Amino acid sequence: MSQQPSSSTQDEPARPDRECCTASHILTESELASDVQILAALGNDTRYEALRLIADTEGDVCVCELEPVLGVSQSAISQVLSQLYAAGLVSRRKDGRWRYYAATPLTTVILSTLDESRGGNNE
Amino acid sequence: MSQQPSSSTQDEPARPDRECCTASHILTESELASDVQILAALGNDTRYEALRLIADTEGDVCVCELEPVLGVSQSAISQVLSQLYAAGLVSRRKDGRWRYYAATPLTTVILSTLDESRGGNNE
DNA sequence: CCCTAATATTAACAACTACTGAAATGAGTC
DNA sequence: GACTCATTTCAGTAGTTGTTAATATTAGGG
Repeated sequence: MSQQPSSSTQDEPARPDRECCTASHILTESELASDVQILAALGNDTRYEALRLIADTEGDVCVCELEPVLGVSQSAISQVLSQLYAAGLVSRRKDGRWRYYAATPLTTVILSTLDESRGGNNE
Repeated sequence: MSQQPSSSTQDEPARPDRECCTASHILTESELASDVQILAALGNDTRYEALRLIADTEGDVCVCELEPVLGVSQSAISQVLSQLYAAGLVSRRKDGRWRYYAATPLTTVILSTLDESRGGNNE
């Protein structure tokens, strides 16, 4: 390790936000894990593009509609959608032979956050 | 491939949001790549925890402060911070031997979005 | 200057991930 | 019930990623 530069080198508290032993975790373990799962699911070209497609579509989308656009095998798309589903980013509904996927509110809110920060205010 | 189930199987448009050949990409290639970089940077335990620490701290944080909390080597932390920096999630400032990292507005907005959707409205 | 401390860089490697192709499941249709 | 189509599951694999240990860089202090 190493000695701290400005604060808490010796004994005085100096940083009110770190006074006790809390030090870090405002989030619980499981909240953290869930956030990371969501973000990791989003952090991949194929999955992100698939999600954008689903979110941009009025109503819901079936797997077969994604196949020509994403340019990976149907099997890959199925796996991609399962991951998005596991992360709570899409809902799914079965109708006969088809399965329809739709964006959840969580997806909507995350994607619009990204769109907004692109538009204007980020550094 | 396969035949479409509900719409556009034959000839009628049926889906107004897909009428032309646009089909998908509202985002440019580079916007998409940048989004994925941001999200991929966030989608990892160590990086996400580091970013939470930085964002939760008033003022900025030096590398040495993160080391004991994150429980990985100093080298790993340096790399983690570089990735967060490359994604535009933290800013950095050099002061003598130390380097201080701080959350960018982008980070603030993404983290609060996640916090808010946890709190209330998502399914 | 040389020493030490803080951080960055490099190289190597184990662990994980994103695909593919093949087989399995589930649901309509003849 | 056999056939076909949409989707999922499984197994294998190439490629990527996260981590470490070692080394390099940068900066302050004797």
